[in-house]
Amino acid sequence: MTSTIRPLKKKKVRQENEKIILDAAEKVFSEAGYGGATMQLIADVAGLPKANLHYYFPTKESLYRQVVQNIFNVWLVAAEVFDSATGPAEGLGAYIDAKMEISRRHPAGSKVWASEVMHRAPIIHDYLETALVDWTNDRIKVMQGWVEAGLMDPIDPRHLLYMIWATTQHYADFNHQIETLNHAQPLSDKQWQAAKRNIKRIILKGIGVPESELSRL
Amino acid sequence: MTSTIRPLKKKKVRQENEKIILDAAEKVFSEAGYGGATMQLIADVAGLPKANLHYYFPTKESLYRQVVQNIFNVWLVAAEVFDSATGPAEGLGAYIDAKMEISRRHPAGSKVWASEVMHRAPIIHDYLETALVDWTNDRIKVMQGWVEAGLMDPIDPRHLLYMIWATTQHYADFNHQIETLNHAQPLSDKQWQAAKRNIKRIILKGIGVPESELSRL
DNA sequence: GTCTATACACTGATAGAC
DNA sequence: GTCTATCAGTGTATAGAC
Repeated sequence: MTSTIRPLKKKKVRQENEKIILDAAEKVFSEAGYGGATMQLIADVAGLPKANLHYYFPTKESLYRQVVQNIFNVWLVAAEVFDSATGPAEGLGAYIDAKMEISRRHPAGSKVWASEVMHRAPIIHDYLETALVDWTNDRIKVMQGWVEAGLMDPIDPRHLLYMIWATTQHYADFNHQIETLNHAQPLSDKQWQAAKRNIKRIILKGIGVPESELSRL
Repeated sequence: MTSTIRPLKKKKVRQENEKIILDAAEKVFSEAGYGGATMQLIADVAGLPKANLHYYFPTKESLYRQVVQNIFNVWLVAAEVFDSATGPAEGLGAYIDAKMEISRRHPAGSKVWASEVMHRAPIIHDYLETALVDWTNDRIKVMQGWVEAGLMDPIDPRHLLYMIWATTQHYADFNHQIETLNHAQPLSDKQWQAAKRNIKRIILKGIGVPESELSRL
């Protein structure tokens, strides 16, 4: 009896503790960078002894790697709205909304990702070369199709994609600068809505979506 | 005699060594982050003993602060093209070109700045609150004037500015990702030109600059 | 102004009692 | 699975000879 229950119990404890540690690690890594973060500080934030971290994650690097992989998955899931669209106004509009929502809800994750890429992705280099390259090439083909169908101007989809990534993630990665320029206040609900509306309008109009489709942003 | 020459000589030595150290520090800080960078590594890159660094810059933080301040000055100088313009096509076009050129020539500086802001600007917090706030508010007024003169659509200049910052700096801060998506190659001259053209076209058309003015980008 | 040697604090990681 | 005690290595910074 106990032999069938105990393992489940133990697995649940492990799952919960890993979640607590990963949340604390994401926060600390985003605030201090990889080199500036210490296992001691992550342990304090998680409310656990430092040795426990090494029990669940053998090394600092393995813990960090898990944090980055989790963030990568959030990006991928959010990108699914891109696919079920019939054209740029719908597809890119929904994609921008989804990415802005992530920037608002998970700025720490976005910062860890940005920091990792800025330092030439020493830990998740393989992810960039496989998953990201494949995903990007697929979306570029979709946008190329929209160009050929006359749904948008003949611009280079690659630079459009970079612009969307850069702008949406800027609201997470540079949130401190944005708050400083907003009278030291976080953006309100209305300001986030305005940000989304302005971004979508400029980009969609900029690639040739007719004004009639812009009114319902 | 010697009393008037010696001091000049010494000052020149100091100036040269500080320049060597600052260049090495910018490179190391951008690649490893503040916490990940070590005085030993900076000394190795500069080709000097570690103790010499502490002679010219008493602490690691003082050296870092100087690096960030230097970058800030580069931004400010580059922004001057914004001012002598008569409208958005000319002013924003030149500003985007200038910022893209910085991203191309000084990616390390842009990365140090990004990293500093991402970590809530612990070192140059005062700069954000004074110089950056003032500069930003001035440019917003200029753009607001363009809106009222009917030279561009009634969009919020603040979000337009963030979009320009985000997109142009993305080509520096995320250059590793961009290179990975470019068959592991740095962007060529032609690709940089194409990037500038695409960005300027999308943004300027997006804010309502007539097609007739876009053709000469 | 330069450089070697070193002080002192803190880091990631582990051993071993519970 | 938890936690205290501790080790070996490395970091910033400095003292002092040259």
